[in-house]
Amino acid sequence: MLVDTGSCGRIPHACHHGRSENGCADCKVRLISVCSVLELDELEELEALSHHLTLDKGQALFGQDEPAGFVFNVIEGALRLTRLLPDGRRHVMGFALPGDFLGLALQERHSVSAEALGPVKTCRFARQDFAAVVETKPHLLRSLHERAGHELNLAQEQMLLLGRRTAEEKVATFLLSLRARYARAGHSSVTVELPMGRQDMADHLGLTIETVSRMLSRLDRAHAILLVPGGVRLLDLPRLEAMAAG
Amino acid sequence: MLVDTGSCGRIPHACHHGRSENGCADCKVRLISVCSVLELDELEELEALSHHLTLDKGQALFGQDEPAGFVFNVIEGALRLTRLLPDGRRHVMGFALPGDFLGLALQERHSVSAEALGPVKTCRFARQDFAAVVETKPHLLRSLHERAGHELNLAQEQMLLLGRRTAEEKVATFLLSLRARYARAGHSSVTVELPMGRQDMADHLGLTIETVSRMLSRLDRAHAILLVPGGVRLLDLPRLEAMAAG
DNA sequence: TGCCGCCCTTGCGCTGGATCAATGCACGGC
DNA sequence: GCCGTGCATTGATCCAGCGCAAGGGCGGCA
Repeated sequence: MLVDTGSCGRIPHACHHGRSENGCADCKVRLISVCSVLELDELEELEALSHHLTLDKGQALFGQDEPAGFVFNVIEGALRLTRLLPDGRRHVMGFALPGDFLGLALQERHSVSAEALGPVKTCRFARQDFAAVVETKPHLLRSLHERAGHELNLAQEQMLLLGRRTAEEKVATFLLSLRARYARAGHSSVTVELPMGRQDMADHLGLTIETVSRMLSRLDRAHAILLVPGGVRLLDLPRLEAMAAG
Repeated sequence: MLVDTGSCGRIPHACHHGRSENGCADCKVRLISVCSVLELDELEELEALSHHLTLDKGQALFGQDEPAGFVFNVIEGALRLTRLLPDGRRHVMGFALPGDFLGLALQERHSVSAEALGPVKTCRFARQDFAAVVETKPHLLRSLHERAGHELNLAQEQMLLLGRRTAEEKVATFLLSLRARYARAGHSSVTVELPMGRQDMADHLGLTIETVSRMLSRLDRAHAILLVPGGVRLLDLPRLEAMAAG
């Protein structure tokens, strides 16, 4: 068994005996996570500080503005990263997928909350421990920094999208970028799984749930996509790309 | 004279003799720039690689997707950071003010273009040179990374703003955040200078120039602000903050 | 001093997406 | 099998912000 199942803590829980049989070396996401820049001996060092942690659908990994006691590698599943406005309006900053690192900036507090969209497996480190390791390994810091730069790029794309694109363009762009992310993680297919609900997409794209639904229906009717349970099949990539390009 | 004025290159230009008389040690923005984490001897090392560079209003410091040959500290003035959509729609990602570092992520290409909103003074480094120094100074990399984390936070705020706020909230939030930035740079006042035009604000907030103008007029009529040439006086901070809070 | 060009402001009608409301549909519990 | 609950779709109406067009103010320049 890969992870413990509840004998040693509250939910969400983590146990010292919760690691892969062969440890980080055969970790599913090693080659696409920050760990990819580490040598085997370094990996062992980090492994000694790590615990696996699983969440069920809907559980929160951490909350916005909460002290960041831990940082995480996502191993399996997807999470929703949200920010709240004082009055309750919500924005979904993005979705974390396997290989993503949560707590990239190593800041004292989490700037978003993270909730599981389905069953999730993560690899958890105490932030202090992780930061201490980073201090001794400049190449790990470089790797984090590169990822931060990448995140910044994505954030800029998203700002452009939110500020200057129409509802249809937003939805088309979202589907394509999700496909691209799955592809980078080795899951290449024209059928894109949508682990999040319509409301999450809406809150990610600055739209309402009704508009997202209408746009998906419209794309379906136009045979650009095919709506399937739990996801979408992208039928006419060139057309979608034309929409996304604007 | 602090900088050269055109005897040694095309515009924009940089000259080896363009440094402050006493070098980085008495640099106006030293304490608020990335350089604040450096010791005096390190500062000298960096200074040897630096050149001052000035721009006039409207000149571009670099363009989107251009190879990032250089990175910059902004010393004086303000720049507009923009991204273009293939069809010409524009989004202003933000504005760079004194103390800001351009090229934070040390990536191979600039993800935005940077244009001077008025006379600008910068401190320029060849990216390779700067990256080489960073390699030898982990605390400098840490400082860059912290700034990247801060940028990421700002980007998230902006996404929330673009996706979920009304025109009035956007404008109020923008004015307050600009004030806060000036304050952090030591320029605290209820009169906020607006070095950018209405179109730039509009493209930053995901609005049209007309809507920005209308909202400013409305706030003025409501005595929440007072429009003055080249800027705005914030008359009713509590009210503005209430609007910004949503 | 007067003209020109640039930006900003304002009015007005239009529209994309929001809002409100009803219905459909899958899944779990009993 | 039947109902309840939560999510998705669809339709009808509304309205915030857009697009267009007409002024207005101001600085530069001859």
